[in-house]
Amino acid sequence: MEPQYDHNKYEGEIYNLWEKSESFKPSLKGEPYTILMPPPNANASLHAGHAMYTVDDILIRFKRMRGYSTSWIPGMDHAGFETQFVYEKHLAKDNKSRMDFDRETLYKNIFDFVKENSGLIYKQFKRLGFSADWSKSIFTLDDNVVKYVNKTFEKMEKEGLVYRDSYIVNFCTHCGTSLAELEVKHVERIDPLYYIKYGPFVLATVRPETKFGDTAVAVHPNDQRYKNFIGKEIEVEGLLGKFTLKVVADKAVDPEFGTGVVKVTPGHDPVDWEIGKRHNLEIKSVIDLRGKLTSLAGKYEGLNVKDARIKVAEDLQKINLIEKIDKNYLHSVITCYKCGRDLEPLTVPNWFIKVKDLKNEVKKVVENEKIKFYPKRFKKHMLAWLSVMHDWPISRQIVWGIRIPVWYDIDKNKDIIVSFIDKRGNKKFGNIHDFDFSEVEKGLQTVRASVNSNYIISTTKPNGKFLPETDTFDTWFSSGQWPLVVIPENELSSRFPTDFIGTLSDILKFWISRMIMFSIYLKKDIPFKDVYLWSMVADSKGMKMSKSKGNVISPIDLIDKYGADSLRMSLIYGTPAGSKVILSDEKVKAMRNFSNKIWNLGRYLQLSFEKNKEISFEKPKSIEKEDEKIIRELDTLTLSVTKSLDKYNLNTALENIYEFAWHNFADIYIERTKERIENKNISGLYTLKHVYLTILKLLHPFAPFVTEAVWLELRYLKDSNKNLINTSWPL
RNA sequence: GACCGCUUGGCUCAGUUGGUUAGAGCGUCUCGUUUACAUCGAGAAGGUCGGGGGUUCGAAUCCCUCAGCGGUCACCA
Repeated sequence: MEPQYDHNKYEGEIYNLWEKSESFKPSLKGEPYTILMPPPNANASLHAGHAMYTVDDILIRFKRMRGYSTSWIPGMDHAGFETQFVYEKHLAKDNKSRMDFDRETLYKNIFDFVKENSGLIYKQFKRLGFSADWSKSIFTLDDNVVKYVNKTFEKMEKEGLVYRDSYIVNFCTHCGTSLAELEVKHVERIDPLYYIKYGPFVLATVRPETKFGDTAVAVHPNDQRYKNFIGKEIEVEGLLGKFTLKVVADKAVDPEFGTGVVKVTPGHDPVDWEIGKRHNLEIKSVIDLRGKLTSLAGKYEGLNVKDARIKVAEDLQKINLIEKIDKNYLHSVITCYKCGRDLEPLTVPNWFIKVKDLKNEVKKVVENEKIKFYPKRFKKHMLAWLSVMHDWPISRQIVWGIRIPVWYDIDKNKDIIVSFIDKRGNKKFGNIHDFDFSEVEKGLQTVRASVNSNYIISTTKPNGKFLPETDTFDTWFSSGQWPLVVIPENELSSRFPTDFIGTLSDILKFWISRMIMFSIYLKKDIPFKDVYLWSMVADSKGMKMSKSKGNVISPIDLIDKYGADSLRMSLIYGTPAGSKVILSDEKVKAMRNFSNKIWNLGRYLQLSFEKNKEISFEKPKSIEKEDEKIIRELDTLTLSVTKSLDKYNLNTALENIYEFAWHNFADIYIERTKERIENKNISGLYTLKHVYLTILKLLHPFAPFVTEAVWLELRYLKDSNKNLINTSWPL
């Protein structure tokens, strides 16, 4: 053995050994123990956060050694919007965008792009030593997953859990598409702020042209000035004559801003939309998908937004309804990342899931701890989120995902707005009935059918003039069904519910809650028993790692430099569940030193036994006091490590092993018995071997490579010829 | 603004149901060893456990309060 542990020499070789011996596949004997791997993005490459999957690997290795039939099931997610966004950046290099392609072509291109870039992350997982059953991996766009997800939608629709309603999105009236928060560019700008007379009130707005869509005015519930108006109707004089509006009280109103009174325009402002939801207000669309005012604007119909704003303001001034104009109002507006124009918050038709009954079932299992959270405080988080969870809009106006399996008969629906690439390659946008059907069908990009449209559910195209729904499911709609699609059919009865799932707290509500919801709905059972919150990986200053901050540390670099074991241990040592890990070079280095310590203890053992080849290493009849003591301490350690791992206190377990191996065993016991070992003391030699091999077993889940490496080197000393990964836990 | 959490030696954090001299890693200092390991060993310095108040025989640990920090959500018409 070399004087220093060289991880580069062993890691690859050892991983191959494990894979070749099929050690990651569940054993035939033993109680099932199952962990689902949260599917990483198919085209992702490893970042520091993924390294926290180490927690799962430690548990699966621990349970494997304890004799369970372990299965850690991996998979990959198509990651809807995020992937499409990445792909678009790629397109932008050639000066193109998604608007240049019809739907089908775009989908195919992204598919190829993802295929080309996928698989990398599994290679990187293997560098970390992850012992997942790779042969079970599935992708969220695999045929059987798509089939399953569609079936769920169909079932929900049949049972009245699906409905159509409008939903407010950021829409680019130039590009003819809605944009996700990621694509939106916030720009600071100075615009006039108009103080408009509104019946008994004066209120401030930058958007007078949307006043035709006002369906209420709102004040803060505690605002003394307007207390007497709350709940009453007020009469307002406007450009199109007099009308009445209700006064509602809502916490969203800032009494300090302007006059403390706001007009509520649910159809064209996200905040107002929320207020509208809370107070059951009517939604009036005064701006259409092309950015022009609708018939609700009376004589202003047909004007585009910018012109309308100027005209409306002028006309209001003429009839003395504007009190004053603040010309230096600095605010932030949202613009299209692509064309730079202002985005219009608009309501577009969407598909919704009624969650009330579904979420109550989730609440129950969380409340009575059929599903437990580690650490416990996340139970509260989950319950808090569940109580405010509203109906779930599941449509996404993107291509990359599972298309909602719905078709519209164009003869039965008068107002279907389509965008498509025509036969000359030009982008067109308008009502289907103004175009040639087959041309639209060929170059189809998007279909927007109004909320009350007639539709049928089908995964294949029906006969006749049908256009498909072009929205796709929210990624969480499919990944929420992950536990139900990823476990092989023949193992469902034994492996569902699964035992453990690890995740980051930021997707607790998106993902964990939905998985519970779908499992109870579809299988009448919980999907997993324990939810463990990984810690967030931060840089040495405690800042969350992100590309935009430029403080990203590549786990692979750290592995190259210090070894996988060192990285793994530095993520666990000193880090309880659900906290923050400071990942710094120094810490990984400290763990590298520990790996080397383990290696050298093995080396000492080897040298000692080489000098004493003639002696039997079996347990002698009498054990000396000093030896008895360390063995007793070892037994205590074994017990406490086992307990800690059972309770998911991985940090405590590792810290105890570290402390014992280094400061009890190496520093004290070995130093004191060196003379006895020199003198071929049988009790000492046996104890040395016994304690060391036990430490290797205890440490193996945390540092699989170095422990396996020494185990191999000490082949002739072992009590079994199994690899360390397959030996049994020393308890 | 709402909710949750945090505040322990220079830095990063442990500290289980309140119980003897409050721990670790990194860093600092002194000394040592060079046939297990310098990716080492021995030792040392360094904390009135954020401030104040309370409960208790006893509080880093429970309660109240103030201050600071962080996270999540909601917002800036």
